[in-house]
Amino acid sequence: MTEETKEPASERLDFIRQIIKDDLESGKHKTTVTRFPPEPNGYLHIGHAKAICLSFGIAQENAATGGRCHLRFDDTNPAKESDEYVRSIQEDVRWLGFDWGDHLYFASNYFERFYECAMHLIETGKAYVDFQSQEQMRSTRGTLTEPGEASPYRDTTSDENKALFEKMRAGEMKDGEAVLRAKIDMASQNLNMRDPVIFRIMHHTHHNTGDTWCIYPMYDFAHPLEDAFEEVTHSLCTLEFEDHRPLYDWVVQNCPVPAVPRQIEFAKLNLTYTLLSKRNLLRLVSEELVHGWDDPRMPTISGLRRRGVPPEAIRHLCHEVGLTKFKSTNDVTLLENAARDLLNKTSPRYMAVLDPIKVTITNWDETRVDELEAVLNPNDPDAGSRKIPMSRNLVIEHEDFLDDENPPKKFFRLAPGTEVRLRYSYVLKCEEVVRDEAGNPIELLCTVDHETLGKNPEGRKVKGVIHWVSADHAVKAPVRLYDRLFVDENPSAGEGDFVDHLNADSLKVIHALLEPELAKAAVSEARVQFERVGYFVADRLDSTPDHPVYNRTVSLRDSWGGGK
RNA sequence: UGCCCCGUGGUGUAACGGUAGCACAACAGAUUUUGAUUCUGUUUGACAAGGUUCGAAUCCUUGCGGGGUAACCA
Repeated sequence: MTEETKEPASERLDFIRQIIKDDLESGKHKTTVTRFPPEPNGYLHIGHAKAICLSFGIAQENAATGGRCHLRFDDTNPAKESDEYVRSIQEDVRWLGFDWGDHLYFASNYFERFYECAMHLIETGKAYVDFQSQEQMRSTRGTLTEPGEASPYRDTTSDENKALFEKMRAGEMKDGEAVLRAKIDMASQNLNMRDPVIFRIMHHTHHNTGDTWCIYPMYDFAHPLEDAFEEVTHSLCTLEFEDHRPLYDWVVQNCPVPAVPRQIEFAKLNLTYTLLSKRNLLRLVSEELVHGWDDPRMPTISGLRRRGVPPEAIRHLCHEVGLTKFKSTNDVTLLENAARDLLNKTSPRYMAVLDPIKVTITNWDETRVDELEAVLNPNDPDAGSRKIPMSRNLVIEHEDFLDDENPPKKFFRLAPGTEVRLRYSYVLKCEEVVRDEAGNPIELLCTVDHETLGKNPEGRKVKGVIHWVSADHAVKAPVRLYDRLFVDENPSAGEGDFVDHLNADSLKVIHALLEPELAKAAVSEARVQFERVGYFVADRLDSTPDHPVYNRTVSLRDSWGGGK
């Protein structure tokens, strides 16, 4: 799908791609098989996008040798998982631009095989049924500096263990009554190796297998087996699993599996002003601090989508941030910039006035309406143009008018007595300010220089350009102005609750006046630029050309300090 | 406190023992019917101390700093 451009051969590889390259060159593997293994217990967010771009990206890069990436749902804990999440995850991965072909898997489809592997461990004396309570197990696990003590059930014979494990499966025991533990080393300096639990009893309906099982495998047992069953070659995960790798390898070595996958860890994505933990995102949704998982303020894939961020921009960001084992925090402006960059190249431009003030052109005939020609995208000649109606009655942006007879030198917009260019139209001069009783300007009486359409005025320079809409033709539409959800760079730092760091102004709904063509363009997910304001997207659920609703994706860069 | 991982400008990320480069940010200028875009330029960096070496960001040692780790979560 990506057309391979002639890279200057020295395209540098990140440490994971280097390992893969070495494995291919040494003949250890003929191709590479990766996987993206989400638990269906929440929506995907931009942090997952990094993992998706990595694992699916590697598969694409190795397509010539049959490289592939599996989408596998790691659904081993029925208490937290649901089909809603299974559905949304698939939609999000596809939207991001990736394809798993026939390789869609569920851990729950391996339940019988997990059971067989557990039986194998029991038969080889490497697993036992433990009846200690959770508290007892915790207290006998030892501490960071002291070894643990053996369970009194550690030396049960393998025949007895087999019978007990069968009883567990048969539903003859209650939740928590017993667990199956791997028999490894209670004195290991790696606490994960101190006889970890590998199966627990949970009488809970599973979204996929219903009530056929009442015992479920733990991640540390299931995950390496899933990878091995699918003959994954490189199992890429985040740093917090580093300490689990010895256990991962132990499981692979001690169970009958067809392949030996290798786990490699990398640092997950962090962004300033952004929360990226499923638990906290779930809280935002369930406490209704936002309007659902796809609220455009959410860092979820579906939220970013609704916000108008193109998938290409997300992929670009994931490439930009690099891949290391260093736990870093990237600036959100990187994401905003990735969106701006792409949108600048692709978005048609229109005019909309968000906060209008009335302008009457006193030297323009009451009945005269001109159709002005305006290009849709100055960066894309093929985009064509649109027509904009111009009449005697206009609106301009309130902040483009400065109520001061002597505006500062660097102010290029409209003020009493000054001139400004109406974009795609004439040069406008403010002749008089009409005020309400409190003295606030409510209308500007202006004139245009009829000689200035498409050309500069003679003998003077007009530096400023402002956007405008014909009041007689404008379409009123709700526009949602989104801003960062949090005011703190690191919302989860410190003692307090992250909720205390929410930005009270993260959403402002206003009613803007759109040029007619902008209303017509408001089909679901159409991405446009409001000239001089920002990039917007027609809301994918709420917008139609008859009832336009626009969401602000990101504002334009504004290097003028004197603005708002 | 044990074990594991990580330390390169403001933020990230390269250089696989040989001139510390790139992106973003910041700043300055040019162009501009978007104060956008585009273009040009500038500023800013090796956690510390030892060692190996003709030569160390890179290899070794120690220290310092940050993170992870003691669910029947993933």
